Amino acid sequence: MVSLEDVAKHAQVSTATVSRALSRPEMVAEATRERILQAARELGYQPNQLARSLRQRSSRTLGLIITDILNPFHATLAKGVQDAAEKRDYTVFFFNTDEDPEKEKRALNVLRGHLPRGLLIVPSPKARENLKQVPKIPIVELDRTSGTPGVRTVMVDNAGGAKTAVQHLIELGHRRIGMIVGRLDISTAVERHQGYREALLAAGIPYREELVLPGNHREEDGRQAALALLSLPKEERPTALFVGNNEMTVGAVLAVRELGIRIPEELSIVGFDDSRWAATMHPALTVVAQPTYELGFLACETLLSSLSRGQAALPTSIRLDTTFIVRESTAPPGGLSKGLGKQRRNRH
Amino acid sequence: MVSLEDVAKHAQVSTATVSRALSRPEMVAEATRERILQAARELGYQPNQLARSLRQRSSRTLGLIITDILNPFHATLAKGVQDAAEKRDYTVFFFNTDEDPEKEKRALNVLRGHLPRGLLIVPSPKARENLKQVPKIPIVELDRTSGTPGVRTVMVDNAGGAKTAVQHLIELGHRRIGMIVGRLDISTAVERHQGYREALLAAGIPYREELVLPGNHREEDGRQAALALLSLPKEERPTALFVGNNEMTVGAVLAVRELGIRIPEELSIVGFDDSRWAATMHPALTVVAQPTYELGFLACETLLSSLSRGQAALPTSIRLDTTFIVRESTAPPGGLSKGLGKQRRNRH
DNA sequence: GTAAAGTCTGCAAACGATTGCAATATACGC
DNA sequence: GCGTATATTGCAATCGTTTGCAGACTTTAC
Repeated sequence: MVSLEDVAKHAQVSTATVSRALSRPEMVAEATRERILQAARELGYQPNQLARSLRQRSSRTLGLIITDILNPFHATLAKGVQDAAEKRDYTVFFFNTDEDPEKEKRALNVLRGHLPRGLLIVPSPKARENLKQVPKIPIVELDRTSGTPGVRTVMVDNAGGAKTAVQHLIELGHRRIGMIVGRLDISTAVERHQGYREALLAAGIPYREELVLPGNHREEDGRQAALALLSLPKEERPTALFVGNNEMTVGAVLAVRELGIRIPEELSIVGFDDSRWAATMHPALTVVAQPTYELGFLACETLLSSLSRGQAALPTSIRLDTTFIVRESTAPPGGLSKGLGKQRRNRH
Repeated sequence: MVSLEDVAKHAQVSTATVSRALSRPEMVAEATRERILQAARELGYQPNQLARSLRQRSSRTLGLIITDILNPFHATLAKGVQDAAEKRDYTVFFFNTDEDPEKEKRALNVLRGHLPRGLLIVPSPKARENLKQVPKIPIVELDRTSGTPGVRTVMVDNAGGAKTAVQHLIELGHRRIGMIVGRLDISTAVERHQGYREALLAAGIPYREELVLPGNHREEDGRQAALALLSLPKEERPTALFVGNNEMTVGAVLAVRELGIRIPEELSIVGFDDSRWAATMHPALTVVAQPTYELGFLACETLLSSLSRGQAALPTSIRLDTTFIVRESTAPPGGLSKGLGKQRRNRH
């Protein structure tokens, strides 16, 4: 490894001057600088980030913790973050927790040792506790919130998105609308559930507990929940299903197929979060789409600009709108399918 | 940040002893060690990895460079790598190149500054050149190879997998089999193309250049290529399509739908690489499945064990078998669909 | 021509860990 | 009881940067 000192010798100056030539060019004379840059180039010098960060007591890195990289939603989130970070010359340390608080804890500890300048996290259910261990670096929570005081959040309007979806079902004439909700110790699930209730309330439809089933956000959970809901006696059985995340929606659709129930003639389905799968399956799925990439990108920019004081501080908490996309999986209870491709933008 | 020195003061010993108590416990007297560990716990001490790595001139980190995190194949690869690394207490620095050699170059440079102990890379087309810049750390290429001498590779048997797929089509009676091949400066595409040719050759079917179209691995490329192939005059038009990667397969299927061509009655399709989409679309897609997670996991283990000399050195180059999964998207040229769910394991 | 101001450069001390070597204390052998 | 081996501990150098301070030299002002 070629070091500052090697470059210094080669250019016949001190290491201090080399350092300055590289990071504060205006402090060194034109001629000297040229000579130094030349030498650095010749030797293929690459600064040692470890030494630099050690000395400066902070590194140009960020931590990113997500819960499931195999979920395209999270992969997209990660790409948004990475792109935003790269644009500002930050490197991101990337961890995957599989929703496991223990893994999250380990990730946080490892991260600490690398002195990241900030942290982006999709918090696990126990994040609030885990985050206490972390020294006070700027944190942005994305997609959901752990409720930790003082951290910024970047999320979508979950309640609004859910409400629109359920309203759509109600307008089509559905009265028995089931929901597969997700874990109620995760804020997104709570908020989507809230939206579901609001829509029912607004339409004067009583909330029925037995139509709302929790799930652990995995495909298999969605499948089980859908099987349970759809094996209720005919008059109790929901005529429409609202599913709280993309993976569970896949499971629900598979369950429906297993049971030989036709979509949308016998059952309408709306999912939360769009995906290629949802758009191209048959019948194409009506969904509440999220600006996923933007969510990640914006979260990272928020963090970054809260680091450099020069920038005007962005708001503490950001909510992005969802987009409701009507496709082919929803129709009136007994009836005909509606036209496709209609989009509606939510406000909150 | 609480440092070794803080712990040392608190436990009334020197920093040297604290360091040893933590990393070489057997060198420190029982009682002293206890006292130190206690102090460390009380203060919430977390070692500064930067300082440690600087001193040891190497860090417990790996670099991972993939080309497209949004592609589930690559996301799965990354998860395999991460899991393997975590098991051995390594942290991975993660980069995404979007197949862009410039981004790859930048990633490599950033990586250098962090002194990773090894590098895992899905090489971009220009990787061979970029890798020259990198000091000689152990490198494992995964999924494809750049041809750089001296690096290990972990890949699947692309030629064998492709050959099986095309043989299957031939057995069904197809004679005009098109291929959407991918970029020929990427080894996987070359090998899959090779397998395609071999299968034709073995069956005495002449290779027809006009039935083989390149694509840039994206969905849209697959769509364009399929549109081109399928708008050939009736007698020239392929009756079956073999598509070289998952994203292009999606595009091809969408193109087929646009044209109103029925699968498999009017056109058989086989894709390389399985996915949820392929398994659940209608009709379910016949594919050459890859052991993706294992590919990543194994690549990382290979790298790690080449680092610790104690381990028996694993072979330089690993090939994993693909699995051919017959589903519903293939049938005889004019005819009836075959049974589904049949699997066949390849050998090479 | 001299003092003051300004430019450029180098010295040396950090940052927080690891580690070769030496010092001290203790145990052991005879 | 003395010499030697062994077990613990501390000293201080080191990794590759950055940066406060001071010195050397040049320019400017009067």
